[in-house]
Parts: sequence; C-alpha cells; structure tokens
Amino acid sequence: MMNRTDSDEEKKTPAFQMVIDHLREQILSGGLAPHASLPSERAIGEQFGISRMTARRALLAIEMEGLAYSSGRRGRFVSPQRLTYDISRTVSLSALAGKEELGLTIKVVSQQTIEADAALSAKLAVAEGEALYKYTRVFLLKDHPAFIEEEYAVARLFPGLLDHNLQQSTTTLMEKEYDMPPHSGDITIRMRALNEDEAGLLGLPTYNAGIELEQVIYGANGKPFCFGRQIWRGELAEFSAHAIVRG
Amino acid sequence: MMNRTDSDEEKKTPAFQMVIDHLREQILSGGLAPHASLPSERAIGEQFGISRMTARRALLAIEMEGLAYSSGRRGRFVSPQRLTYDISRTVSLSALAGKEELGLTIKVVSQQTIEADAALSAKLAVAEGEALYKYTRVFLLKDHPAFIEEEYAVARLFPGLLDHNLQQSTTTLMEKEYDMPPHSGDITIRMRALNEDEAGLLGLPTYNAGIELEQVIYGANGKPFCFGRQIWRGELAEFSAHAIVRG
DNA sequence: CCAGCCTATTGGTATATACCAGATTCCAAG
DNA sequence: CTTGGAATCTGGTATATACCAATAGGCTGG
Repeated sequence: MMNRTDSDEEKKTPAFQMVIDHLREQILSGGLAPHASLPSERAIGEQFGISRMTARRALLAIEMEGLAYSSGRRGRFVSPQRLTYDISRTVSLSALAGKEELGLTIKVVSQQTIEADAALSAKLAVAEGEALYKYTRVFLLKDHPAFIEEEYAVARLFPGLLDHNLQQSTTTLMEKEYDMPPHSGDITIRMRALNEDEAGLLGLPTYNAGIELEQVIYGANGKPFCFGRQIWRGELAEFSAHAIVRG
Repeated sequence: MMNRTDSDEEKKTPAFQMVIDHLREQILSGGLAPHASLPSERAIGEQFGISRMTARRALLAIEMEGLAYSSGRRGRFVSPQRLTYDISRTVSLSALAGKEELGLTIKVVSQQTIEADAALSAKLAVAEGEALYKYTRVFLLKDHPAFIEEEYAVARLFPGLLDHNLQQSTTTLMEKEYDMPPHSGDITIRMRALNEDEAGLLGLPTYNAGIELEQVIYGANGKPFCFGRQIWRGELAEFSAHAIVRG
C-alpha cells in the first residue's frame, strides 16, 4: 500500500511524518503562497497511499506548527507571516496600526458597560462595582483572524468612549481624545488552550493552544486606566522586549 | 454503547468532550495531585464506553491544555504548577534559583567550544569564526522537564567557563567569577512546534507546541556577551514584564 | 538478595469504515 | 438573470481492529 522509502534503512519513520515533511517543504519553499489552499485530507490520502485518518493527522501537525490554518469545512490554507509585537516600546496595537500592507482590520464583537468585579477592581485600582467599559474585538489580517482583544477601561476617565469608532487603536483614542497617554504597562504572557468561544472567533479547533497576553496600562500619574487581554493564534505572535536588569 | 447525557438537549457535545471535562474537573479540583498518574487510554475507553482512539483524543487534548504530561510509554501524569519568569527584572534563571521547594535541578546535556557562524556573530557582535562556548542544559522540576536552554558565551571573556559546574545559574557565575554582571537584555518570545530533539528532551510528542525565548545579554559596557535560547513546555511557562512606553 | 527473564500494560502508529454537517458548485426551473 | 435546490466537496466525530516497542511488575533460579 504505502511506498515508504525507509524500508532500506533500519525501520521507523512514521508515514504521517513523510507527509508533514512534504507539506512543510512545499510551504517554506514558497511553492504554496500564504492563504493558498492545501490539498484535502482525502486527496492527500490518495496521493500518498495512506488512509484519510493518517493524512488528517499530518495536516493537524502542520496546523500545530503554525504553517497552515483550517477554516471550518472550507479546507486548510497556508498561514501568513508572523507578527512582531514590541512590548517594551508600545502598548496595544499602535505598532501594528499603519502597517497597511498587512491588511489589518478590526471587527468589534461586543461593547458594553459593566461593574468591576473583585479581580478587575484590583487590577485597575478602582472600587468594586465601579463602571467599566468592556469591548471585545477581533484583529484580522486579510480576513484571517490573528488575535482577540478584550479591553476594560475605567468609564469615569473616558466618558462616551463607546460612542467612538472602536475599529482603531484605543490607546491612540485615549491619548488624543481624552489626553491620557500610556506611560507604562505590566504585561504577562503565557501559552494556554483556547476555550470554545475563543476558538470559534479565531477559526481554530477547540483546545488548540494559543498565546494569552494580559496588560495593565498606567497613565503618567502612575494610576492604571485600562486592562486588556489578548488571545493570539500562537503561530502569528512574536513578542520582543528590551529589559534593563534591576536589583 | 455510550451513556451520553446530551440526548435530551438538542444534540451534539462530542464524546471526547465529556472525557475532557471530566478529567479537567478531576485535576483542577485537586482530586488528582501533581505528578499523579491518569487512567490509561484503554481504561478510560472502558470506563466511558468509548473506543480507545476517542479516549486517546481526549487525553491528548488534556495534554495540550497543559493539565497533564505524558512520559513515553509509562503513562500520563498531572502537570505541576506554572512558573513565572519576570523578564524585566532578571536574565537567565536567577529568579528561579533558590526556590528550593520547586525541586529545580539542572541536567547538562552537552558542552563544547564552537566557532561563531553568521547568525551568532551578528547577535554577539564578534567576528565570524571567533570561539564561543556552547552548552545545552535541561531544567527539571522534580524530574519533570520544564525547559531546555542552549547558551552561547564569548569564550574570550570567560576563560575556562566550561570547567565550572554548569548545574547552576551561569549569569551568577559570570558575575561572581568573571566580574561580568548582566546589565540589559533583548528578549524575543514566540510559540512554535518542537522538533524531534527538543520533544525528546522535554518528554513530549513531536510537533507539540512550546514557547521559545531568545535573549541576548549585554554587559555594563553595552556589549553583548551571551546569547541564550530556551524552549519551554508551554503549560509551564509564564512571562511577565513591566514596560515603560518610549517614543 | 539480586540478576535475569517473561508477561502484562502502556502509548504510538496505522487502517478501513461510517455518518454527520457545513460550504461550494453548478445546473435547472422560474 | 436570478433563485432554488441537489450533488459534491470539505472537515469533524467515532468505531473496531491490529501490530509494535518500551516500560513496569512479578517470578524464578542462582
């Protein structure tokens, strides 16, 4: 059935591995351009003389490598390039805004006014129950989701914030319209599995891994005014920083 | 066959999902302590009345969530707690050293002297071909691998470095023995799939995702003297920073 | 008591098959 | 030309089965 080329050398080299190597080479060599479609599970199965489940497995590995993304039942496509986010230079997406060539668009998923719970009141140094603006947005590169951002802003400091167009950098908005430039930020980055909602918004299977970035943004007076949580497709994120050693 | 409780509500809720939810609850509630063993694929299959492949799928999802790790053909075990690495305060593992309760040990995998290639000479601002010390170490928590570190140090600055015991913080070593305290660092963090060697050292299946952290460490004179690359088990890593906005 | 072997168990790989539901394509009826 | 629906894609879920290799545990003979 299979035409494994490893029969001469001792043994092993799984079948799905050959498919992975083949697809990776195709993608990295540029034989398949970003957003081009990959062969279907069944097609790969026939092409390599393996079962669909084995082909599927290879494709899922390619997805995990970040080389491709799947889009529901439409098929799988080659991933675009990784973005770099300099956390010691910027807060929020100011570094990305203006990069028109990336095809960055923002989709507002929800916006509302809520009351601070215990966790948020601690992060934003406000009383529990104080009004906060909460808005959720998805950032897309050429219609391909890159990350989700949930932001919580102290409502008292930004009256009418939700009346503005949220399809832009909110830190720019806060700086220009409310004279609240960001001064510093506390950032936490970790890798974790996505829940169902997040996976749905990012177009990923549930329990795929992604990168979570949380940040509290402080104003010139040293007080926090905004808390944000971003969930990135892992293969698209890259974070850089320049740190001065203290103590 | 199965005893799915979702027959009353409309439909769906995959079988493997029930297993995931059950295992997650068990682990998060503390019913299963860190490093305790999980039921085998076959045992879960029988317990839930599903096939082994479906049980396997649920277990792999639990692994991806970081709640458990597999250890070759010995079985699967509950993951220990996540570590936090403050990149704006420290370089290398000084933050972790001294935390005896974590059971941190270091295994030296290899050490050698090499010549700088183009990439390394650029990062370390030395001539191509200049001698560098290279050593690879695995950091373990109670015998459970947490991350791999490859470090490259400019040999000229640290004569005889490899004669020291490398089962300790090398930045401390460089500071105490060679009077080269770290002053600042350039750090890059990304998520990516592991290759075979890395997966082997970390006890993970190949093509699992992990977090890569690269850093160039600069001395007080502003010159780089050490380049390191760490590959973390994603579920164990957490990076934090305090950043001042510039520009 | 310990070394060596045998066996049971575990995860890893692989197949063939089946049905479902969303997406796309295309053609025919209006 | 447009709309409707059918046929045909796609991936998602699930099963039953098979063999392999590495591990762990128990037993047995020295």
